[in-house]
Amino acid sequence: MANIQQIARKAGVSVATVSRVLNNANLVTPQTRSKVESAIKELNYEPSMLGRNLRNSESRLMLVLLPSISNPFYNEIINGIQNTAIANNYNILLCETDSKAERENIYLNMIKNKLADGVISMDPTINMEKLNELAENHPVILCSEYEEGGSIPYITTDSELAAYQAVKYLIQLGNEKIALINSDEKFLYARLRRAGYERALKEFNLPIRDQWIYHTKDLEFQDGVQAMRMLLQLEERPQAVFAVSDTLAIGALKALNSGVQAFESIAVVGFDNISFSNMTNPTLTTVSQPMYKMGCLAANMLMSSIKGEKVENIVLDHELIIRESTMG
Amino acid sequence: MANIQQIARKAGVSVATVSRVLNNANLVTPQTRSKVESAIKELNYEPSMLGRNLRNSESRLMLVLLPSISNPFYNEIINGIQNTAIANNYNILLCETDSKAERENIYLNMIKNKLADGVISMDPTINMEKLNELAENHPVILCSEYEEGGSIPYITTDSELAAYQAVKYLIQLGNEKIALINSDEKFLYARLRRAGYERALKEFNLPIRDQWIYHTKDLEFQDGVQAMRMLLQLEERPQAVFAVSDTLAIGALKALNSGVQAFESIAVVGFDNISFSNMTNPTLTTVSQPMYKMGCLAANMLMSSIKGEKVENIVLDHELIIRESTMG
DNA sequence: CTGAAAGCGCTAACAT
DNA sequence: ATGTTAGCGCTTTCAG
Repeated sequence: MANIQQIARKAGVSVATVSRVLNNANLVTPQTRSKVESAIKELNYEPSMLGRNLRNSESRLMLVLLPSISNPFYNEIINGIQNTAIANNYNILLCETDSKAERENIYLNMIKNKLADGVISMDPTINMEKLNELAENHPVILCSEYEEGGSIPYITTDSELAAYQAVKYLIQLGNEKIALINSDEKFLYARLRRAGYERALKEFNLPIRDQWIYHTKDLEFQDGVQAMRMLLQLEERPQAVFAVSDTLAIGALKALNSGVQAFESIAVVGFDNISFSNMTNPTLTTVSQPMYKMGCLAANMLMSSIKGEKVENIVLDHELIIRESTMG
Repeated sequence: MANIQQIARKAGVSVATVSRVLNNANLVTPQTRSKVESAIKELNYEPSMLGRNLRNSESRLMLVLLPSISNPFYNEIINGIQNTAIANNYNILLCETDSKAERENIYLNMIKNKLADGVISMDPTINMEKLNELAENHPVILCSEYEEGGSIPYITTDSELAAYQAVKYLIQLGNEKIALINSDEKFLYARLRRAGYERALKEFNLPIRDQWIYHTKDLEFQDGVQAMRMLLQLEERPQAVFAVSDTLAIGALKALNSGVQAFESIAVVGFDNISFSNMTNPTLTTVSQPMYKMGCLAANMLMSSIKGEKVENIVLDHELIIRESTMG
């Protein structure tokens, strides 16, 4: 592998000039430029990012933290981040924390170690104390999950409103007994979606029953299956279910399909509009967030932050996608 | 941000000693070590990977190329790669090519630029010519998709055999008219799975009908839906379907569910055992590959290759997982 | 417009 | 056991 010195020697110029050509500085004569360019071609030279990065003290890498890569909710967001990053000469380091503090530490250290220039966290389980500390000296953006009243810039959607609208839709369909399949309420989004659920019920003077609110351990399909099974065993069965994620909702559909059959149909609404939600039987009514856009904007926010600019929080719009699971 | 010099000064030692402490060289007295360690703590020092990487001329990053992050087939493989990488002080740069040559180039350049130490490619659409050229001077491993008779080390499973066994199973269930939903046969796995399909049919003297072999454009759910719709429109309908991926098979199930109803049931077998395959209605019979293990081993192969060791190809075992979609 | 030279932060001979 | 020093490959002042 040739280095910049060898190019300089071959082209009969100084390394500074080679560097200028490499970086498209416009203060190089066309002649010198072409001399350098042919030397580069001849020696098959590729500039080393290692040297450049040290010199510029940047890695042009952004860390993207998420709890699990297998949650399809994150796919489109990641796409958005990645495309935006690449367009700006950045790359992303996708990191799964598995919701483990140990992993999280490794990754956050990569920022301190200058292996990455900043971080976009989509991990609701992240230790906010540590993240806040990191954010004092390094660029950090929260995407989707955020901290109420915190100081780290975030981009998100209005979970409370979306949940409110979803449940209101179920009510307007004629349902009065509406269950909530929620995840752990240690997560902000879970608290917000519950709040939206309750707001809708209250508005229509419907009872909020503890037994209709089920908390799952995780966000896997299987958790949704289990939740629905429990709800079906109640003496007073709900007529409709709002699940705070599509994976849970799809699990609920599964339990409805296989566990019981041919009785009063139970409407189901999910949240996220993952691609599989359109492949289930019945297809799933769900809340869609502009995930790709969210990813793009999150990346932009991070790059601004890296440049030292101040960035504002963003709240994006959502949309209720009506499909078969609420069609009776 | 403190650097190694400041630590050295603060601790009253040389930078070399600090470096030794950092790298756990055991030729440092406990006393000096603790002096250094307290200086590190006091100044809140974190060693810069930028300097270390340049010095060691390594990035400790491995590139992982895949066509699309939203294909759930890759999830467990990536998990395996990532866990193995982290355990060995590596990190992974997950790169989606979107099957675009332009993207591919950017990523392969990252290797030449020393931004990554090697690459694991899982992208069937990759330009093998370029990859081979890269492999002459850089560590490259193929995972899942490989090149027959090529010189790049690979890890994979026996697609032909797996397909043969899956189709044989359908035959033994009493099916005689068996369709194949294949992807583009420019991909090796597609050719191999077709070969296995044909071998099984031939062995049982069953006809191979062109109209029962459908080629999809992509591997999305929607391609499977479309394929199944076509097959259902045939005068002579197949009794069973083997799809070369779960996403296609799930699309096929969808078409069976919604398009037609209450007639002779059509058995469906998929390939990959993605997590959704257990959530469909009916659940999907499919071929399971040890994806996590494949990822771990691929990472190990790459690390060996980076060390300059010779690595052998690996062919892992698969397994047919029987579920409801073939239960009549 | 181009070159000389310093230096980014670190590791590893080599010397003591 | 510890220190001195060169240098990884690059960019960027500063001179000319």
